Amino acid sequence: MEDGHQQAKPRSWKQNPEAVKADILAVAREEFAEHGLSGARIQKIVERTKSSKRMVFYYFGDKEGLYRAVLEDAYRSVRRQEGELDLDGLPPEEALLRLVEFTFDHHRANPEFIRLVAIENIHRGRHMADMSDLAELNSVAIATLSRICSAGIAEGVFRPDTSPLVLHWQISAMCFFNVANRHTFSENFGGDLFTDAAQDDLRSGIARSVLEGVRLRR
Amino acid sequence: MEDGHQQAKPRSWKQNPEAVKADILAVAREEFAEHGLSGARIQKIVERTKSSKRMVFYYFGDKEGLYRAVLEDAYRSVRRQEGELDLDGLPPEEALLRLVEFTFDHHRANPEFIRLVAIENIHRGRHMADMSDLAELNSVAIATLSRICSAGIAEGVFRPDTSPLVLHWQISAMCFFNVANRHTFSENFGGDLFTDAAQDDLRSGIARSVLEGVRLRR
DNA sequence: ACCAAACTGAACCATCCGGTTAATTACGTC
DNA sequence: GACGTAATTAACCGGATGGTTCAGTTTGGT
Repeated sequence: MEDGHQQAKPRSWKQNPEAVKADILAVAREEFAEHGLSGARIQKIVERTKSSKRMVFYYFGDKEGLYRAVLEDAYRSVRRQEGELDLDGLPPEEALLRLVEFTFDHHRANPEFIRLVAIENIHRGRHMADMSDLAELNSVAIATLSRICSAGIAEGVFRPDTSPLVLHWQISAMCFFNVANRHTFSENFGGDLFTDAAQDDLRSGIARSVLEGVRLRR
Repeated sequence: MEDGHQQAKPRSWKQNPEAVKADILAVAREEFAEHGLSGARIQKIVERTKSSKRMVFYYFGDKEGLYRAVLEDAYRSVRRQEGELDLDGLPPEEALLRLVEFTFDHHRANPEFIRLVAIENIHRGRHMADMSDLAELNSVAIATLSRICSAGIAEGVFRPDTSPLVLHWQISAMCFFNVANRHTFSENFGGDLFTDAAQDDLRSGIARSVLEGVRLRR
Protein backbone atom coordinates (compact mmCIF):
# COMPACT_ATOMS: atom_id res chain seq x y z
CA MET A 1 0.00 0.00 0.00
CA GLU A 2 3.00 2.23 -0.16
CA ASP A 3 2.73 3.08 -3.80
CA GLY A 4 0.60 5.94 -4.97
CA HIS A 5 1.86 5.26 -8.45
CA GLN A 6 -0.88 4.50 -10.93
CA GLN A 7 0.08 1.34 -12.71
CA ALA A 8 0.52 1.53 -16.46
CA LYS A 9 -3.05 0.67 -17.32
CA PRO A 10 -2.69 -0.26 -20.97
CA ARG A 11 -5.95 1.55 -21.88
CA SER A 12 -5.65 0.69 -25.47
CA TRP A 13 -8.30 1.58 -27.99
CA LYS A 14 -8.99 1.92 -31.65
CA GLN A 15 -9.50 5.24 -33.28
CA ASN A 16 -13.04 5.23 -34.53
CA PRO A 17 -14.78 8.57 -34.22
CA GLU A 18 -17.88 7.46 -36.06
CA ALA A 19 -18.43 4.48 -33.82
CA VAL A 20 -17.96 6.57 -30.70
CA LYS A 21 -20.40 9.15 -31.94
CA ALA A 22 -22.87 6.46 -32.93
CA ASP A 23 -22.55 4.80 -29.53
CA ILE A 24 -23.21 8.02 -27.69
CA LEU A 25 -26.03 8.92 -30.05
CA ALA A 26 -27.79 5.60 -29.57
CA VAL A 27 -27.73 5.78 -25.79
CA ALA A 28 -28.58 9.47 -25.79
CA ARG A 29 -31.56 8.76 -27.98
CA GLU A 30 -32.98 6.38 -25.40
CA GLU A 31 -32.31 8.77 -22.56
CA PHE A 32 -33.83 11.79 -24.29
CA ALA A 33 -36.83 9.80 -25.49
CA GLU A 34 -37.35 8.62 -21.95
CA HIS A 35 -36.83 11.83 -19.99
CA GLY A 36 -36.98 14.71 -22.44
CA LEU A 37 -34.36 17.39 -22.96
CA SER A 38 -34.30 18.82 -19.47
CA GLY A 39 -35.00 15.50 -17.76
CA ALA A 40 -32.17 13.65 -19.44
CA ARG A 41 -28.91 13.42 -17.50
CA ILE A 42 -25.66 13.46 -19.41
CA GLN A 43 -24.07 11.45 -16.64
CA LYS A 44 -26.63 8.70 -17.07
CA ILE A 45 -25.98 8.65 -20.77
CA VAL A 46 -22.23 8.26 -20.54
CA GLU A 47 -22.54 5.61 -17.86
CA ARG A 48 -24.14 3.34 -20.43
CA THR A 49 -21.65 4.29 -23.09
CA LYS A 50 -18.25 2.86 -23.83
CA SER A 51 -17.19 6.50 -23.96
CA SER A 52 -16.82 9.30 -21.44
CA LYS A 53 -18.48 12.55 -20.56
CA ARG A 54 -15.55 14.34 -22.03
CA MET A 55 -16.25 12.90 -25.43
CA VAL A 56 -19.84 14.03 -25.42
CA PHE A 57 -18.75 17.63 -25.23
CA TYR A 58 -15.84 16.95 -27.54
CA TYR A 59 -18.18 15.85 -30.30
CA PHE A 60 -21.49 17.53 -29.58
CA GLY A 61 -20.56 20.76 -27.86
CA ASP A 62 -23.27 20.79 -25.22
CA LYS A 63 -26.44 19.06 -24.11
CA GLU A 64 -28.59 20.76 -26.69
CA GLY A 65 -26.14 19.89 -29.43
CA LEU A 66 -26.42 16.27 -28.44
CA TYR A 67 -30.19 16.50 -28.35
CA ARG A 68 -30.28 18.08 -31.79
CA ALA A 69 -28.04 15.36 -33.16
CA VAL A 70 -30.28 12.71 -31.66
CA LEU A 71 -33.39 14.27 -33.14
CA GLU A 72 -31.91 14.66 -36.57
CA ASP A 73 -30.58 11.13 -36.55
CA ALA A 74 -33.93 9.74 -35.47
CA TYR A 75 -35.78 11.60 -38.18
CA ARG A 76 -33.36 10.50 -40.80
CA SER A 77 -33.47 6.82 -39.93
CA VAL A 78 -37.24 6.80 -39.67
CA ARG A 79 -37.77 8.57 -42.93
CA ARG A 80 -35.42 6.10 -44.55
CA GLN A 81 -37.65 3.24 -43.39
CA GLU A 82 -40.66 5.03 -44.73
CA GLY A 83 -38.97 5.57 -48.06
CA GLU A 84 -38.74 1.84 -48.57
CA LEU A 85 -42.49 1.54 -48.98
CA ASP A 86 -43.37 1.11 -52.63
CA LEU A 87 -46.95 1.69 -53.62
CA ASP A 88 -46.55 2.44 -57.29
CA GLY A 89 -48.72 0.47 -59.59
CA LEU A 90 -51.42 -0.18 -57.02
CA PRO A 91 -54.92 1.15 -57.57
CA PRO A 92 -55.33 4.37 -55.56
CA GLU A 93 -57.74 3.00 -53.00
CA GLU A 94 -55.54 0.01 -52.37
CA ALA A 95 -52.45 2.22 -52.16
CA LEU A 96 -54.09 4.47 -49.61
CA LEU A 97 -55.15 1.49 -47.55
CA ARG A 98 -51.63 0.14 -47.58
CA LEU A 99 -50.19 3.50 -46.65
CA VAL A 100 -52.47 3.75 -43.65
CA GLU A 101 -51.60 0.25 -42.53
CA PHE A 102 -47.93 0.88 -42.96
CA THR A 103 -47.99 4.15 -41.07
CA PHE A 104 -50.06 2.70 -38.28
CA ASP A 105 -47.76 -0.27 -37.82
CA HIS A 106 -44.66 1.80 -38.26
CA HIS A 107 -45.61 4.29 -35.55
CA ARG A 108 -46.58 1.47 -33.22
CA ALA A 109 -43.23 -0.16 -33.79
CA ASN A 110 -41.30 3.05 -33.13
CA PRO A 111 -42.62 4.54 -29.90
CA GLU A 112 -39.23 6.02 -29.14
CA PHE A 113 -39.38 8.15 -32.24
CA ILE A 114 -42.91 9.19 -31.45
CA ARG A 115 -41.81 10.29 -28.02
CA LEU A 116 -38.96 12.31 -29.45
CA VAL A 117 -41.32 14.09 -31.79
CA ALA A 118 -43.77 14.75 -28.98
CA ILE A 119 -40.94 16.14 -26.88
CA GLU A 120 -39.75 18.34 -29.70
CA ASN A 121 -43.26 19.71 -30.03
CA ILE A 122 -43.20 20.63 -26.38
CA HIS A 123 -40.17 22.69 -27.32
CA ARG A 124 -42.18 24.16 -30.17
CA GLY A 125 -39.95 22.60 -32.80
CA ARG A 126 -37.22 25.04 -31.84
CA HIS A 127 -34.42 22.56 -32.50
CA MET A 128 -35.52 21.58 -35.99
CA ALA A 129 -34.94 24.98 -37.51
CA ASP A 130 -31.66 24.19 -39.18
CA MET A 131 -32.20 20.58 -40.15
CA SER A 132 -32.09 21.60 -43.75
CA ASP A 133 -31.96 18.27 -45.51
CA LEU A 134 -35.06 16.92 -43.86
CA ALA A 135 -37.11 18.84 -46.36
CA GLU A 136 -36.29 16.50 -49.18
CA LEU A 137 -36.98 13.43 -47.08
CA ASN A 138 -40.36 14.83 -46.17
CA SER A 139 -41.21 15.76 -49.71
CA VAL A 140 -40.86 12.09 -50.60
CA ALA A 141 -43.73 11.21 -48.29
CA ILE A 142 -45.91 13.86 -49.86
CA ALA A 143 -44.87 12.95 -53.35
CA THR A 144 -46.07 9.40 -52.87
CA LEU A 145 -49.41 10.63 -51.64
CA SER A 146 -49.58 13.13 -54.47
CA ARG A 147 -49.29 10.37 -57.01
CA ILE A 148 -51.98 8.37 -55.27
CA CYS A 149 -54.29 11.37 -55.21
CA SER A 150 -53.74 12.30 -58.83
CA ALA A 151 -54.46 8.75 -59.90
CA GLY A 152 -57.53 8.57 -57.70
CA ILE A 153 -58.89 11.83 -59.00
CA ALA A 154 -58.14 10.89 -62.58
CA GLU A 155 -59.96 7.62 -62.16
CA GLY A 156 -62.89 9.41 -60.64
CA VAL A 157 -62.79 7.53 -57.35
CA PHE A 158 -61.44 10.44 -55.25
CA ARG A 159 -62.99 13.82 -54.83
CA PRO A 160 -61.32 16.34 -57.13
CA ASP A 161 -60.38 18.59 -54.22
CA THR A 162 -58.49 15.84 -52.39
CA SER A 163 -55.31 17.24 -50.86
CA PRO A 164 -52.27 15.01 -50.34
CA LEU A 165 -51.10 17.19 -47.47
CA VAL A 166 -54.43 16.96 -45.69
CA LEU A 167 -54.50 13.23 -46.23
CA HIS A 168 -51.05 12.92 -44.76
CA TRP A 169 -52.15 15.09 -41.87
CA GLN A 170 -55.16 12.89 -41.12
CA ILE A 171 -53.22 9.65 -41.33
CA SER A 172 -50.37 11.00 -39.23
CA ALA A 173 -52.73 12.42 -36.68
CA MET A 174 -54.47 9.16 -35.87
CA CYS A 175 -51.41 6.94 -36.11
CA PHE A 176 -49.40 9.34 -33.97
CA PHE A 177 -52.10 9.78 -31.36
CA ASN A 178 -52.46 6.04 -31.08
CA VAL A 179 -48.94 5.78 -29.75
CA ALA A 180 -48.32 9.16 -28.19
CA ASN A 181 -51.52 9.44 -26.17
CA ARG A 182 -52.16 5.86 -25.29
CA HIS A 183 -51.27 6.45 -21.65
CA THR A 184 -53.65 9.26 -20.80
CA PHE A 185 -56.29 7.73 -23.02
CA SER A 186 -56.01 4.41 -21.19
CA GLU A 187 -56.05 6.16 -17.87
CA ASN A 188 -59.21 7.99 -18.86
CA PHE A 189 -61.14 5.41 -20.78
CA GLY A 190 -59.51 2.09 -20.01
CA GLY A 191 -57.11 0.07 -22.10
CA ASP A 192 -59.69 -1.73 -24.22
CA LEU A 193 -58.52 -0.02 -27.41
CA PHE A 194 -54.95 -1.16 -27.02
CA THR A 195 -55.26 -4.90 -27.17
CA ASP A 196 -53.95 -6.44 -30.37
CA ALA A 197 -57.43 -7.23 -31.61
CA ALA A 198 -58.75 -3.75 -30.92
CA GLN A 199 -55.73 -2.21 -32.58
CA ASP A 200 -56.52 -4.13 -35.73
CA ASP A 201 -60.04 -2.76 -35.67
CA LEU A 202 -58.73 0.72 -35.01
CA ARG A 203 -56.44 0.43 -37.98
CA SER A 204 -59.24 -0.61 -40.30
CA GLY A 205 -61.34 2.16 -38.85
CA ILE A 206 -58.71 4.74 -39.74
CA ALA A 207 -58.39 3.34 -43.22
CA ARG A 208 -62.14 3.42 -43.70
CA SER A 209 -62.54 6.96 -42.41
CA VAL A 210 -59.66 8.33 -44.44
CA LEU A 211 -60.81 6.55 -47.56
CA GLU A 212 -64.47 7.37 -47.24
CA GLY A 213 -63.52 10.94 -46.52
CA VAL A 214 -62.01 11.36 -49.96
CA ARG A 215 -64.16 8.97 -51.95
CA LEU A 216 -66.18 10.54 -54.72
CA ARG A 217 -69.78 9.41 -54.75
CA ARG A 218 -71.69 9.60 -58.01
CA MET B 1 -22.70 49.73 8.45
CA GLU B 2 -22.10 48.74 12.05
CA ASP B 3 -25.46 47.25 12.67
CA GLY B 4 -26.26 43.66 11.87
CA HIS B 5 -29.64 44.20 13.43
CA GLN B 6 -32.54 43.47 11.11
CA GLN B 7 -34.94 46.34 11.32
CA ALA B 8 -38.50 45.50 12.27
CA LYS B 9 -39.83 45.13 8.78
CA PRO B 10 -43.58 45.15 9.35
CA ARG B 11 -44.18 42.43 6.75
CA SER B 12 -47.86 42.32 7.25
CA TRP B 13 -50.20 40.08 5.31
CA LYS B 14 -53.67 38.63 5.13
CA GLN B 15 -54.47 35.01 5.72
CA ASN B 16 -56.03 33.53 2.63
CA PRO B 17 -55.05 29.93 1.98
CA GLU B 18 -57.38 29.30 -0.93
CA ALA B 19 -56.27 32.37 -2.82
CA VAL B 20 -52.63 31.52 -2.25
CA LYS B 21 -53.14 27.98 -3.49
CA ALA B 22 -55.07 29.17 -6.52
CA ASP B 23 -52.42 31.76 -7.28
CA ILE B 24 -49.62 29.21 -7.15
CA LEU B 25 -51.63 26.72 -9.15
CA ALA B 26 -52.34 29.18 -11.95
CA VAL B 27 -48.74 30.22 -12.35
CA ALA B 28 -47.49 26.66 -11.97
CA ARG B 29 -49.83 25.55 -14.70
CA GLU B 30 -48.26 27.97 -17.14
CA GLU B 31 -44.76 27.00 -16.11
CA PHE B 32 -45.36 23.26 -16.31
CA ALA B 33 -47.17 23.57 -19.63
CA GLU B 34 -44.27 25.58 -20.95
CA HIS B 35 -41.32 23.56 -19.67
CA GLY B 36 -42.61 20.19 -18.55
CA LEU B 37 -42.17 18.57 -15.16
CA SER B 38 -38.39 18.46 -15.08
CA GLY B 39 -37.94 21.67 -17.04
CA ALA B 40 -40.16 23.75 -14.79
CA ARG B 41 -38.37 25.70 -12.08
CA ILE B 42 -40.11 26.23 -8.79
CA GLN B 43 -38.15 29.41 -8.33
CA LYS B 44 -39.54 30.79 -11.58
CA ILE B 45 -43.03 29.89 -10.49
CA VAL B 46 -42.70 31.57 -7.14
CA GLU B 47 -41.22 34.71 -8.67
CA ARG B 48 -44.45 35.33 -10.52
CA THR B 49 -46.53 34.54 -7.49
CA LYS B 50 -47.56 36.75 -4.65
CA SER B 51 -46.43 33.88 -2.46
CA SER B 52 -43.13 32.28 -1.52
CA LYS B 53 -41.28 29.07 -2.24
CA ARG B 54 -41.98 27.82 1.22
CA MET B 55 -45.70 27.93 0.57
CA VAL B 56 -45.41 25.70 -2.45
CA PHE B 57 -44.01 22.94 -0.30
CA TYR B 58 -46.33 23.81 2.53
CA TYR B 59 -49.40 23.22 0.39
CA PHE B 60 -48.27 20.77 -2.27
CA GLY B 61 -45.58 18.73 -0.58
CA ASP B 62 -43.09 18.62 -3.39
CA LYS B 63 -42.64 19.43 -7.05
CA GLU B 64 -44.49 16.37 -8.20
CA GLY B 65 -47.35 17.12 -5.86
CA LEU B 66 -47.65 20.55 -7.41
CA TYR B 67 -47.51 19.06 -10.88
CA ARG B 68 -50.20 16.55 -10.01
CA ALA B 69 -52.41 19.30 -8.62
CA VAL B 70 -51.93 21.34 -11.78
CA LEU B 71 -52.78 18.39 -13.99
CA GLU B 72 -55.86 17.47 -12.04
CA ASP B 73 -57.06 21.05 -11.96
CA ALA B 74 -56.54 21.44 -15.69
CA TYR B 75 -58.44 18.25 -16.47
CA ARG B 76 -61.28 19.23 -14.24
CA SER B 77 -61.72 22.71 -15.65
CA VAL B 78 -61.51 21.50 -19.22
CA ARG B 79 -63.96 18.67 -18.73
CA ARG B 80 -66.31 21.16 -17.17
CA GLN B 81 -66.22 23.25 -20.33
CA GLU B 82 -66.87 20.16 -22.39
CA GLY B 83 -69.79 19.22 -20.23
CA GLU B 84 -71.59 22.40 -21.18
CA LEU B 85 -72.06 21.20 -24.73
CA ASP B 86 -75.61 20.05 -25.25
CA LEU B 87 -76.36 17.96 -28.30
CA ASP B 88 -79.55 16.25 -27.25
CA GLY B 89 -82.41 16.45 -29.67
CA LEU B 90 -80.22 16.92 -32.71
CA PRO B 91 -80.26 14.34 -35.47
CA PRO B 92 -77.25 12.04 -35.05
CA GLU B 93 -75.31 13.26 -38.06
CA GLU B 94 -75.80 16.86 -37.05
CA ALA B 95 -74.83 16.05 -33.48
CA LEU B 96 -71.65 14.33 -34.59
CA LEU B 97 -70.76 17.27 -36.80
CA ARG B 98 -71.27 19.67 -33.92
CA LEU B 99 -69.21 17.53 -31.59
CA VAL B 100 -66.30 17.49 -34.00
CA GLU B 101 -66.49 21.23 -34.49
CA PHE B 102 -66.68 21.83 -30.79
CA THR B 103 -63.75 19.55 -30.00
CA PHE B 104 -61.63 21.01 -32.75
CA ASP B 105 -62.25 24.58 -31.63
CA HIS B 106 -61.93 23.70 -28.00
CA HIS B 107 -58.54 22.08 -28.39
CA ARG B 108 -57.35 24.96 -30.51
CA ALA B 109 -58.43 27.38 -27.84
CA ASN B 110 -56.70 25.47 -25.06
CA PRO B 111 -53.15 24.75 -26.20
CA GLU B 112 -51.91 24.88 -22.64
CA PHE B 113 -54.09 21.95 -21.70
CA ILE B 114 -53.00 20.05 -24.78
CA ARG B 115 -49.39 20.59 -23.81
CA LEU B 116 -50.02 19.34 -20.29
CA VAL B 117 -51.59 16.18 -21.63
CA ALA B 118 -48.73 15.66 -24.06
CA ILE B 119 -46.28 16.12 -21.20
CA GLU B 120 -48.15 13.69 -19.03
CA ASN B 121 -47.98 11.14 -21.82
CA ILE B 122 -44.23 11.54 -21.92
CA HIS B 123 -44.41 10.48 -18.29
CA ARG B 124 -46.55 7.55 -19.34
CA GLY B 125 -49.56 8.86 -17.45
CA ARG B 126 -47.82 7.99 -14.21
CA HIS B 127 -49.32 10.92 -12.33
CA MET B 128 -52.91 10.25 -13.24
CA ALA B 129 -53.15 6.98 -11.38
CA ASP B 130 -55.02 8.30 -8.39
CA MET B 131 -57.18 10.99 -9.95
CA SER B 132 -60.18 8.96 -9.04
CA ASP B 133 -63.01 11.33 -9.80
CA LEU B 134 -61.92 11.97 -13.36
CA ALA B 135 -63.57 8.72 -14.35
CA GLU B 136 -67.05 10.16 -14.01
CA LEU B 137 -66.17 13.29 -15.92
CA ASN B 138 -64.80 11.16 -18.74
CA SER B 139 -67.78 8.90 -18.81
CA VAL B 140 -69.92 11.94 -19.57
CA ALA B 141 -68.06 12.47 -22.82
CA ILE B 142 -68.58 8.87 -23.81
CA ALA B 143 -72.20 8.89 -22.71
CA THR B 144 -72.97 11.75 -25.06
CA LEU B 145 -71.40 9.89 -27.95
CA SER B 146 -73.17 6.73 -26.93
CA ARG B 147 -76.52 8.42 -27.26
CA ILE B 148 -75.59 9.81 -30.65
CA CYS B 149 -74.47 6.39 -31.81
CA SER B 150 -77.53 4.59 -30.56
CA ALA B 151 -79.78 7.07 -32.28
CA GLY B 152 -77.78 6.89 -35.49
CA ILE B 153 -77.84 3.12 -35.52
CA ALA B 154 -81.54 3.03 -34.72
CA GLU B 155 -82.29 5.43 -37.55
CA GLY B 156 -80.25 3.31 -39.90
CA VAL B 157 -77.80 6.07 -40.79
CA PHE B 158 -74.84 4.68 -38.82
CA ARG B 159 -73.25 1.28 -39.21
CA PRO B 160 -74.52 -1.09 -36.53
CA ASP B 161 -71.01 -1.76 -35.27
CA THR B 162 -70.28 1.91 -34.63
CA SER B 163 -68.35 2.29 -31.38
CA PRO B 164 -68.64 5.47 -29.32
CA LEU B 165 -65.21 4.91 -27.87
CA VAL B 166 -63.60 4.54 -31.28
CA LEU B 167 -65.42 7.62 -32.50
CA HIS B 168 -64.16 9.58 -29.54
CA TRP B 169 -60.68 8.24 -30.22
CA GLN B 170 -60.75 9.36 -33.84
CA ILE B 171 -62.07 12.80 -33.08
CA SER B 172 -59.65 13.31 -30.21
CA ALA B 173 -56.75 12.08 -32.29
CA MET B 174 -57.14 14.60 -35.06
CA CYS B 175 -58.13 17.52 -32.89
CA PHE B 176 -55.29 16.83 -30.50
CA PHE B 177 -52.69 16.34 -33.18
CA ASN B 178 -53.72 19.60 -34.78
CA VAL B 179 -52.56 21.51 -31.73
CA ALA B 180 -49.93 19.26 -30.23
CA ASN B 181 -47.93 18.55 -33.37
CA ARG B 182 -48.34 21.75 -35.25
CA HIS B 183 -44.74 22.74 -34.67
CA THR B 184 -42.96 19.72 -36.08
CA PHE B 185 -45.58 19.42 -38.79
CA SER B 186 -45.04 23.01 -39.84
CA GLU B 187 -41.31 22.56 -39.72
CA ASN B 188 -41.58 19.52 -41.95
CA PHE B 189 -44.29 20.50 -44.38
CA GLY B 190 -44.73 24.23 -44.02
CA GLY B 191 -47.39 26.15 -42.18
CA ASP B 192 -50.01 26.13 -44.92
CA LEU B 193 -52.40 24.01 -42.89
CA PHE B 194 -52.44 26.39 -39.96
CA THR B 195 -53.89 29.51 -41.47
CA ASP B 196 -57.42 30.26 -40.36
CA ALA B 197 -58.85 29.34 -43.73
CA ALA B 198 -56.99 26.05 -43.92
CA GLN B 199 -58.01 25.21 -40.38
CA ASP B 200 -61.63 25.61 -41.37
CA ASP B 201 -61.08 23.16 -44.20
CA LEU B 202 -59.26 20.80 -41.91
CA ARG B 203 -62.15 20.90 -39.51
CA SER B 204 -64.70 20.05 -42.20
CA GLY B 205 -62.36 17.37 -43.44
CA ILE B 206 -62.28 15.74 -40.02
CA ALA B 207 -66.04 15.92 -39.75
CA ARG B 208 -66.45 14.38 -43.19
CA SER B 209 -64.01 11.56 -42.55
CA VAL B 210 -65.44 10.72 -39.16
CA LEU B 211 -68.97 10.85 -40.45
CA GLU B 212 -68.39 8.93 -43.67
CA GLY B 213 -66.46 6.38 -41.65
CA VAL B 214 -69.55 5.42 -39.70
CA ARG B 215 -72.26 6.10 -42.26
CA LEU B 216 -74.30 3.13 -43.30
CA ARG B 217 -74.68 2.82 -47.07
CA ARG B 218 -77.65 0.92 -48.39
C1' DA C 1 10.18 9.84 -36.78
C1' DC C 2 6.79 13.07 -36.44
C1' DC C 3 2.39 15.24 -35.89
C1' DA C 4 -2.35 16.07 -35.74
C1' DA C 5 -6.35 14.05 -34.33
C1' DA C 6 -8.63 10.85 -31.23
C1' DC C 7 -9.10 9.61 -26.81
C1' DT C 8 -8.66 8.98 -21.56
C1' DG C 9 -9.67 10.11 -16.78
C1' DA C 10 -10.22 12.69 -13.08
C1' DA C 11 -10.55 16.79 -10.78
C1' DC C 12 -12.80 21.07 -10.62
C1' DC C 13 -16.34 24.81 -10.59
C1' DA C 14 -20.06 27.91 -10.60
C1' DT C 15 -24.66 27.62 -10.42
C1' DC C 16 -28.88 26.11 -9.52
C1' DC C 17 -32.53 23.53 -7.38
C1' DG C 18 -35.53 21.13 -4.51
C1' DG C 19 -36.31 21.13 0.00
C1' DT C 20 -35.78 22.61 5.13
C1' DT C 21 -35.16 25.43 9.51
C1' DA C 22 -36.58 28.63 12.44
C1' DA C 23 -38.85 32.43 13.45
C1' DT C 24 -42.83 35.70 12.89
C1' DT C 25 -47.66 37.09 12.14
C1' DA C 26 -52.70 36.43 11.81
C1' DC C 27 -56.80 35.03 13.76
C1' DG C 28 -60.51 32.30 15.84
C1' DT C 29 -61.91 31.17 20.52
C1' DC C 30 -62.47 31.02 25.23
C1' DG D 1 -56.59 39.72 26.00
C1' DA D 2 -54.21 35.34 26.43
C1' DC D 3 -53.41 31.27 23.89
C1' DG D 4 -52.80 27.91 20.38
C1' DT D 5 -52.77 26.79 15.76
C1' DA D 6 -52.55 27.75 11.05
C1' DA D 7 -50.48 30.82 7.63
C1' DT D 8 -46.53 33.09 6.07
C1' DT D 9 -41.76 34.79 5.63
C1' DA D 10 -36.62 35.08 5.02
C1' DA D 11 -32.58 32.77 5.05
C1' DC D 12 -30.18 28.76 4.40
C1' DC D 13 -28.20 23.90 2.79
C1' DG D 14 -26.52 19.78 0.69
C1' DG D 15 -26.18 17.72 -3.39
C1' DA D 16 -26.34 17.31 -8.10
C1' DT D 17 -25.67 19.07 -12.79
C1' DG D 18 -23.93 20.94 -16.99
C1' DG D 19 -19.87 22.21 -18.44
C1' DT D 20 -14.56 22.99 -18.32
C1' DT D 21 -9.80 22.16 -17.75
C1' DC D 22 -5.57 19.89 -16.95
C1' DA D 23 -2.46 16.78 -18.24
C1' DG D 24 -1.58 13.79 -20.58
C1' DT D 25 -1.54 8.83 -23.80
C1' DT D 26 -2.60 6.36 -28.08
C1' DT D 27 -3.44 5.93 -32.88
C1' DG D 28 -2.64 6.18 -37.58
C1' DG D 29 -1.30 8.48 -41.59
C1' DT D 30 2.75 10.37 -44.13
